[in-house]
Amino acid sequence: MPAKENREPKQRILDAAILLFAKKGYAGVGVREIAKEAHVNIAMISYYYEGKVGILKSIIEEYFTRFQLSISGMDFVSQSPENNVRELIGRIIDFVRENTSLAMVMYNELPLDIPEITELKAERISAMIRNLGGLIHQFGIDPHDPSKISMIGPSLIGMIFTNFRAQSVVRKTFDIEIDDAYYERLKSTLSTLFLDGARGLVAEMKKHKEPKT
Amino acid sequence: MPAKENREPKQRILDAAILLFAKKGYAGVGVREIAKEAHVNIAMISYYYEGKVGILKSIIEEYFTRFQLSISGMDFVSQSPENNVRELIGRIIDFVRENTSLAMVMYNELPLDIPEITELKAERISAMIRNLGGLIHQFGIDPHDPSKISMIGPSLIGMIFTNFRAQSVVRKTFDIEIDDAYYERLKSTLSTLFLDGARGLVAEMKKHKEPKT
Amino acid sequence: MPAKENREPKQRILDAAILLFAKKGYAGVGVREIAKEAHVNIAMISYYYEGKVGILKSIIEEYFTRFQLSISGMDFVSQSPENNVRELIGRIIDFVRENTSLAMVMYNELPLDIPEITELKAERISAMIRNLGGLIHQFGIDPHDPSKISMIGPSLIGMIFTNFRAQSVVRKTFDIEIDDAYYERLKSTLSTLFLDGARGLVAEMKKHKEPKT
Amino acid sequence: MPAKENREPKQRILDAAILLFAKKGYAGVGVREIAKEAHVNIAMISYYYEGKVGILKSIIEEYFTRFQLSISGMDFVSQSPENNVRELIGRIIDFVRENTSLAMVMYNELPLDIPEITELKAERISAMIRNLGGLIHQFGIDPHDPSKISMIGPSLIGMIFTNFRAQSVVRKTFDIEIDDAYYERLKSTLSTLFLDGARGLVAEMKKHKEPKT
DNA sequence: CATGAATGAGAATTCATTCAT
DNA sequence: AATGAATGAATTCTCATTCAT
Repeated sequence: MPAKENREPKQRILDAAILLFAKKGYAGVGVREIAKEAHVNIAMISYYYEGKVGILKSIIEEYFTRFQLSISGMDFVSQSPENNVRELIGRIIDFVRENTSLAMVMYNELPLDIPEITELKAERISAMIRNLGGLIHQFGIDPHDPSKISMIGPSLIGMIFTNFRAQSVVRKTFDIEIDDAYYERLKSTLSTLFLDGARGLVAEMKKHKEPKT
Repeated sequence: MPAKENREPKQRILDAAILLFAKKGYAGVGVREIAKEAHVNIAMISYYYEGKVGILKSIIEEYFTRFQLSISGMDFVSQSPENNVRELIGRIIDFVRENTSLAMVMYNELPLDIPEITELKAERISAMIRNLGGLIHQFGIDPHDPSKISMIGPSLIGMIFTNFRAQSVVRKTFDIEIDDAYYERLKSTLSTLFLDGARGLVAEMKKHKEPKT
Repeated sequence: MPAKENREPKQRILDAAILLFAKKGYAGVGVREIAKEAHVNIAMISYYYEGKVGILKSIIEEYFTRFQLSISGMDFVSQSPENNVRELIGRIIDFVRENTSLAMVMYNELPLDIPEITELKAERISAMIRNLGGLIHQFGIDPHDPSKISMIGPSLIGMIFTNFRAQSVVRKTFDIEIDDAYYERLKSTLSTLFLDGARGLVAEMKKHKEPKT
Repeated sequence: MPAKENREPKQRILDAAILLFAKKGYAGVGVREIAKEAHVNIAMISYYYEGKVGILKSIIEEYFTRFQLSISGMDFVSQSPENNVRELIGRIIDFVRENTSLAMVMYNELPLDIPEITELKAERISAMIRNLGGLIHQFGIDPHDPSKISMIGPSLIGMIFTNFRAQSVVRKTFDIEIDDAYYERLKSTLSTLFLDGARGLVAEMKKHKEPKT
């Protein structure tokens, strides 16, 4: 990573905003603070992003662009469903690890009602659901029964993000170091948790469907 | 529930604040908006809560009080670990269902840096972790190995809350109705997901510890 | 006139705004300047008028209200057309004299494109034209031939207002004192100018219609 | 007229400014808006005109230059006073018609207090009054009695300009088309209105001076 | 000539809070 | 207990201008 000062002002603004939004939330940060952190004149924010919401819009777009990139190129065909899920979870964790603030901003602001970005949010999320849809039901869950899928998706996302979210508390409470090894354990743990959990659900569903045998 | 107008002004303020904070986040809501929604004079907010953060403090305390109440009286001894976990998840889901906005405010604002409440948050959370600690390691996970426990807790919380958080998207995308039956399915699904997942983790841990047999 | 300080803050804001708008135009005056001149905190402007345009709206309404009041009660029936016109011009001049700044703001800002007040302007003006319509064509000008009426109205208004507008130049250039006597001369002069001019027009129109006699 | 794009940037700036100032007033228009309308880089405005007021100064000078040009070459000697007045009014109307925006800017901004141009305004106006002075008192009004002259000048100006100013209202209210014929009628109407009015004033003055005969 | 970036001052508005009543 | 007025600080954004290229 190059030193902050050496990067382009426009990028510095975005970086500073991501950091601050992640810490205090979009509404909790003022443009002055962003400008100061980015070592940039306040007016530059309107100049480059046409106002504070413009930054948020760029952040949202940046997030989804980077995320799609990070899970692109996965080969779902030649691999077993289990390997596919492990690979997917691993990639998401890698992605969030490398873009923690960005991901936290997204995860934190998504459910909030910020009028100017409601549409943009809706667009991007439904695009994402479509994208991941095929992937998930390949795992053996009936795609025509939304009752389970609609819960499994959020659960997986929640498992992953909340582990990042809780990092500061975890570090203090359990005296754990957040290093490479930690993330490998996280990948393995969440994968097993999710896979075995999902298997249990599939088994349950089968039992319900063929109770006589 | 009595009509809004009939309740005490102090409570009306809290209710309005919970609703608005859940929708727009703490920093995204002004006291004027709260006062308007609560049909109360602005000055009353300082009068009753000594300012905007005072409301947030009350909300946090309200949350933990109610939550402790809702999981109190659980009997962890006479029941099987599986039943305990199912009961716990059921109670949490019931609690969040009945206090959705309150719970969302907590879940959303907890990781954010709002100086005046940092301490309060820390206190309450560690108290909670202590409280749930016994419950979780009773399930068969070595309490002296924080590497798994530190991930399982957040995962469970994340699974549950993210399902509530994603409700509006779920409703639209999957055309599902959020009714009593939905919540029963949610309880059952998340319980199985978590239990079978956790069992998989325990099995994995045992395998690692006694690889020769 | 009571001392500025003794009046209500809301009225002081309006008075200050009228004065300043008359001098520098609506867009040329900032709310800070108004607040300072009115010896009032800046925030009071939004508090009382919901922003700068709110003041302008109030000014417009104030203008038309006062104007209608000042020409109400005129008796067009029992008097000769000439007397009616002299009376009307006299009243307008009296009105503008007593509300010079207010009238200048109106006259200056009316043709300008200030989006928020376009509608309001249109409403008030057409109401006014309807009001004066009957009065003017009573003077002997065919109300079904708009070609003259449409020019006579603006001409009269222009004559009167431009004399007020040019006062500072007139005072300097001609070394004239603007006192009671001046205004009486103004009434008499403009009345004669307009009446004899209008008579000339009527005569012309008749000649055109009956060229053979 | 050549297409906007083909003219020199400096002239494009002036044209755009005249148009915008006429619509929203000097203070209501930003240099950015002017630059955009003129399809010119913002910095060019400072480059060519040394800032926003520079444009206004150029506009004022442009106005008086063009106006003087348009009434130059009038022969006041060989013609009757009536013809002179008709000719003058005709020329002013032609001039304002051909330079409507420019004339409106002048008429609107003249009475406003814009510090940087106060002097310039004063100079040009007194030059103009001197210029027209001879013309007007030739009509039979005693040049040594300022009481009437000081009112007749502004009245004539006001009559003419207010008719242009009110055009948009007139068009809507009276359903009149603003075409060549309209302007010919305007010339004739205003000339008669002013001439017969002025004659009435002269008659009045004579009566007052020689009441005994 | 022409440009896009950059600046600091100032714009209007809203903020949470306080106070006299 | 409750209100409406009032405040000063802070909000976001736009202003006219300048400068290096």
